[in-house]
Amino acid sequence: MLQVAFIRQNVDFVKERLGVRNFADIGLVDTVVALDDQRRKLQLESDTTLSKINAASKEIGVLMAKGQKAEAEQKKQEVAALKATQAPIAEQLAAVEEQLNDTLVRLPNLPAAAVPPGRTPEDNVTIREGGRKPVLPAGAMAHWDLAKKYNLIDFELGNKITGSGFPVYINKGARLQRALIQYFLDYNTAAGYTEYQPPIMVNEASARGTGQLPDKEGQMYYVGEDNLYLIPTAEVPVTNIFRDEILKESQFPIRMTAYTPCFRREAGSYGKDVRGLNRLHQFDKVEIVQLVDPVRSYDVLEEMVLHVERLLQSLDLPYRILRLCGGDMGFTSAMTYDFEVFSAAQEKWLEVSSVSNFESFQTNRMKIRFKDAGGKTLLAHSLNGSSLALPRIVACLLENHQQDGFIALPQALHGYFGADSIRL
RNA sequence: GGAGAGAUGGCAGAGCGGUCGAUUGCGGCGGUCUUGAAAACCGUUGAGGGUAACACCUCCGGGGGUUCGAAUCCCUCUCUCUCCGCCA
Repeated sequence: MLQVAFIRQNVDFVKERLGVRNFADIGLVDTVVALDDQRRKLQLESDTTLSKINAASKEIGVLMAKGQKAEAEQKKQEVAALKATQAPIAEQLAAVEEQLNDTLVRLPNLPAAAVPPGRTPEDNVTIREGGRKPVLPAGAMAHWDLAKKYNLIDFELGNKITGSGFPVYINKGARLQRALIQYFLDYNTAAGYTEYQPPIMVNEASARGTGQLPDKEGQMYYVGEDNLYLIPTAEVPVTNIFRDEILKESQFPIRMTAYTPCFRREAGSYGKDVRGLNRLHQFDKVEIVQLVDPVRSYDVLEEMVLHVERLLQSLDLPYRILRLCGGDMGFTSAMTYDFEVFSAAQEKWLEVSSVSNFESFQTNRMKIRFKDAGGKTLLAHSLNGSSLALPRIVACLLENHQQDGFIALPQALHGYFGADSIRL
């Protein structure tokens, strides 16, 4: 969440930036300032009274020690009176603090200066494209038909076992999943990311830390019995590794990668976009996360973009990189690049990675800080990206590399999958 | 799941009703000494709110209570450890 002190000092700027993402409730900014004014006033009142209570209590101790009982009793009366005035102030203060916090968490992150204005995905800006679109053989199929033809993925079986959006991978389909996960992890660790295998359920504090709560409450699977959430992305457990920690500057940059299954309820999704692997309730993803010095975070963002781009290039898939417009960015992001690969048989672009700088939006919630050279405690910046999400990569690998009677996997995967193609 | 013990500053570990935000050791930082380093010695070293800066307030796992006063007593939740049970 945004820092109150920053909002107070930059009210107009904050409103202007929120406008870039077409945030509807800009009035919340004034609410925050008003609530914080109240908070300060009540805090001061409360502190002053508490100070008097503390002083009097100490005197009572001294008087008791001297055996001056009557005087001590007198003081007790005073304290009782002070406490009577303190109680309602404390109550109001707690209420105002809660309101302030509830308001703060409803404010999304401020888009960075380079974020293009706009409302819809059409307003996103294409930064560059790469790879080449293949010429498909006659009778080319969409990936769901290929998956059936080569017996790679059984969607109906998933329906039976669990429900729609939970596919079952079989034979070479399963092997391809495993190969991709291993390839992606190796690629990331070779670039200096430390591999983690985190829990795939998190508690409420972790879900709040990265901003899934309260913004995306209904999008996570929730296990009520134990009050835990199935993670929608490894970003949640991995970023929370450093929650409530004060780092040393020398620890930067902290680079982490993790493979996890991801669970998303996708409430409200429907239509042909959910066909095949396009949108699932459970899918596999390898994530990269960085915690960095604020002055470096935008350089790091570009590094991460290049990192993901090279990975896509190695898979020999046509891709494009978009800078998201204000209206299409996620709640917690200050700047996001989306990577899309071209699904040749469906003839459309599918998002396979999203790389974002959250600046201090997440770290402020998680209290991930560091000491700078001057000994000052500052918030770190957090970034993350998919490197990569599997299902749509698989969809494009199958579609784009299909040949007459077989599917030729790119060279990069041979060491992981085996050099043989997928064939009948 | 049952029984018991525990949770204190980066770490270890005192404190068990009154100048305790907290003894001490280690670690960190600064200094003296040294050609330099080590050792030794001296000093310093939690976080948040608040202030121009002080003052002042809050925090000893989370929440609640008792008391003029709680790290210290009581209740509750979470977690850790030991024993028993169960078990991939």
